[in-house]
Parts: sequence; C-alpha cells; structure tokens
Amino acid sequence: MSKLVAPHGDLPRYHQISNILTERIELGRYAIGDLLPTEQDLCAEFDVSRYTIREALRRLTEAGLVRRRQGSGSQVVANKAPANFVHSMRSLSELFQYASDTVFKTTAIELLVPEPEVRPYLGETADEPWLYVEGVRLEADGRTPIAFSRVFINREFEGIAPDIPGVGGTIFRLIEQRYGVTVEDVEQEIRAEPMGKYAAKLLGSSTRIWAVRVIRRYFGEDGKILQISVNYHPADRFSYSMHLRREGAKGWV
Amino acid sequence: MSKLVAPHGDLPRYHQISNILTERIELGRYAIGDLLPTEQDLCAEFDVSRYTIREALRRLTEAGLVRRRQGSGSQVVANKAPANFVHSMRSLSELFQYASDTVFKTTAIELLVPEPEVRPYLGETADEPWLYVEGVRLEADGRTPIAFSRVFINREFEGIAPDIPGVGGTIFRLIEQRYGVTVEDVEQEIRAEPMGKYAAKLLGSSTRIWAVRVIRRYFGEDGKILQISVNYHPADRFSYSMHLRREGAKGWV
DNA sequence: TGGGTAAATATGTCCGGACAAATTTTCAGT
DNA sequence: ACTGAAAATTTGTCCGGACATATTTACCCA
Repeated sequence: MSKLVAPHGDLPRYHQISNILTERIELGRYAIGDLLPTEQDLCAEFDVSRYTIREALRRLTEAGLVRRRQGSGSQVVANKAPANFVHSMRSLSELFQYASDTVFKTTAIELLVPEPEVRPYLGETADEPWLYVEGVRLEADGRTPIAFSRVFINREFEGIAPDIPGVGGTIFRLIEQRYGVTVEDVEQEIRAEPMGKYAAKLLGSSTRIWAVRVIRRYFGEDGKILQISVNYHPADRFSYSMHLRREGAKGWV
Repeated sequence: MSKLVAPHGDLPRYHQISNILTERIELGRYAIGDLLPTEQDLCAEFDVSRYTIREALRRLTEAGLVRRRQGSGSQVVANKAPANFVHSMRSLSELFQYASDTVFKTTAIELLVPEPEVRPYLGETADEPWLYVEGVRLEADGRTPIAFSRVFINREFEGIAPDIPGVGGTIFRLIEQRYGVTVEDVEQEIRAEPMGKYAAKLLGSSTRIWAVRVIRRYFGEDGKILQISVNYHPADRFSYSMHLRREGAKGWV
C-alpha cells in the first residue's frame, strides 16, 4: 500500500508505481548497485500487468536511476535523478587524462572497396548516406592483418574518395587541400564490442570475435561531421602502446 | 515497402519504422507543422500493431522531431534532430573532462591483498616475482565497483608495499620519496579480453565477462620496469569519449 | 453569425499472451 | 581458476483487444 508517499493522486498507475520505486531508491531500500525485483515480481506486488510495470521502469530508466539489461535485470545506478542523464553512462578510468596523447601507428592499408560505395553509417541517427570505404590494416610485411577499419566520409567530398590512400592517414590532408576544410574537433570513443563475422573473417577468424572498437568523429567548423572512422582491433592482436612523458605531473602516477 | 531507405537490417520493427518516418520528415514529406498520419493509418501502412507504431512514435518524440497530443495527433516540430544532441555531446565531453579531474578524488580503492604477496607477473617473460596487490576501484559511494586492478611492483621497493593506499594513486609518490626513483616513461596497452571469474565477481558479475584491459608499465631511468598495473574495465561499463582540439597537428589526422 | 452540445476522432492507459534474445546459473571436466 | 555446454532466468519485441480521456468536428438552435 505504501501511503504517505509521493504524489499519486490521479496519476496513471505506472506513474504512481514509478514514484513509489523512485522513493524506495532514494530512501535506500533499493541501493545503488542492487537489482530491482524482476518485472514479474513487481507485477505481483502491485497487481498490474507487465505493460504497466515496464512503463514505470521506463520512467526510472529515462530519469537515469536505473539501467536495464536484457537477461540481467534492472539495476539501480543512482539514488537521485542526475541533472544530466549522461551520468547514467557509467564509465571511466583515468585513461582520460592522457588519452588525448594517443597515437595510433599507421601501417599499410589494403582497400577492400577501392571504388567507394555510398552507404548509410549505421551508427548515426540520420540515414543520410556516406561515402564508405573499408580496409584492413596490415603489418609492415604487407600481409599480416592487424585491424579492420571503416571510414565514412561526408558526401560533400565525394570527389576525393578514390584517392584515399589509407585509413587514418591522409584523407584529411586531401580534404583540406581540395576544399579548404579544416578539422575543428575530434571526438573519440573506445569500447569493447563483438566484431561482425565479416570483419572478423578478414582478420583470420571464422567466427565473431571481440575487439576494441575505436570510433572517431571529425567535426568541421559548423559542427558538421566530416568523417567517421571505426576501427576494430581484435582482442588477441590489438595492442597499442604509447609512451607518456612526465611533464608537469599531470596526476597519472 | 520503401526499400533503398534507411539502415533497417536487423533492427526491431519499431526502430525501422522510426527510421523511415525520420527520413520522411527530413526529406520534407512530412513538413514542420504537419500532422503525421494517425496511429491507425500507420498501423495499416506498415502492417503492424499499434504497440509497434507507438514505440516508433515514441522514438521520434524522444528525438525531438514530433510532439504528440491526446485527441489531436502527432505534429512535426522539427525536421532534423535538434542541436540539442550535439549540445549534449559537448556537455558530455565536458562531463568527462570534469570526471577525469575528479576520478582520483572520488574513487576509492578497496585493497584485497593488504599484505602484498610476491608473485610472478604472468604477462612478463621472466618469472621473477613481483610484489603483488589487487583491488577494486569503487565509485564515490564506496560501494559500486567500477574496475578491477592488479598492481605489480618491482621487488626492490618491497619495503613500501604495505603502505600502498590505492592503485593509480600515490604508489609512485612513495617510491619517489623513499627511493628517489623517478618515472621516466610509461607504456600503455589496451586490449579487449575476457575477465576471470574471480575478478568479474568482484565487479558484481557472477560469470565471466569481457572487459577492456589496460596495462601500464612504468619505467625508471635505466629502462628498468618499476611497476606494472593492470586494470579491467567491464565492457558494459567502459566507454568514454572525448574531444580533441587541433593544436599543432598532433598527428591524429 | 455565434454559442452550446453531441458525435467523431486520436492519443493515453491497461490487460493478457506469446515468442525472441541476452544474460546468468548450473554443472561437468581439466 | 579456467573452459565449455546446457538449462534457467530476465528483459525485449510484438500482437490483439478494451476502455479512458483529450481534442476536434459536426450540428442544431437562438
């Protein structure tokens, strides 16, 4: 029954329930890190259908209080609604500190689509097609595959595509020279993700494998995305190292 | 029907439909101010249930393209995802920037081996034993585990080991103060690897999980390895992005 | 024409069921 | 402790239906 709780006068049932659950989270009955009761249990407790419970849980998710995962459950990630929903993205390591110094060594690239296709970049919300090239990054011997790369280029620069000599190499120099466009901003993301079968096969694996995925978005002056590069570094082969200097004791020790 | 559109490979139906509708809005087929077809009409057009249509429309609403009103209909209010998105990305990076500054302050380390053992570091060729400590990196709440860490310290500095207050924190300050040894170089390696059950369990998972593994080796003056740290960041929690400015052409193009 | 009311329309809330997909658990073996 | 495979669990997707509620439209009347 839970009475003197939250304002659920004539609110819809799912709203009332999300209020109750929110209160429980705030009061610590469901602590951070805990799993909420399963949908089925909540259905039983509140005597409503699964739809109503899911609607309530959706509210909690949108509020950033809960993270839901298929097969796993609903986990409490915050005990009060964060000012920014992004907070629910748990992350972080001290990598930030010097990740900007990251330098990926360039090696040879074998182009798999020498005549660039026009495809949508699945990771983007918009379905606008991009110039699309993919390649395998090779070791110095020119034979051993190291990583699989995809590069999506803004169609505005269509003309230059066929000249692309390598991923992460000189594409931008070309764009800059031909179009006078300068890169203003770069956004980088690193994840561990399973690699598609196709890409995996190119790297010598017959099945899907895990990889470190590095996504980079290059922005132009007006915030327009110029290029997106996606690199898959297979877990068993990927290993990049970099050296850091100790200037100014940035705090990484 | 509509084929050459959007990326709807194996996306859920409601996702495919929201992509299609988004496209129509972007291309002006549904102009700003217009009312979208009613749910019923959309159900008929795409031959799906109302649930699916509503799920698709919810996506458009959350993207800020559409406003829905009971009794009235679904009205187009923007023809492209509002700059809000970019904005949130920017604040995201700012958030991370902030996070990177505060990680060390807010993160606690729970030592699992307060009395350091002497073990070989498996990743090294030599089987010379290292001082060995492991711990769980916790969030500010002191309860939520974020990452699992192992630290191997050169036995030369054995004496200081018990004082280790945290991983990535002050170990080196101690070494420096006591032995006058300065870090000359740091080498970092990132991989995706499965995490052992033991480590995984410490992070709240009862089974084996994948993780981004970060290995760092700290070198002294003569190239001697002073310390090795190994951090496991569970795949589903690890994901960071950041912005890079283009100053001095650091070589990332 | 203006105003009020009823009917039609459109989205909101809610149910019960079914199967799919992801994750965790269990268990046996090394 | 690690590996591998099967079983159990949990959320995700999707259906068809029902009624509630807000808004718009149609219509009648002064």
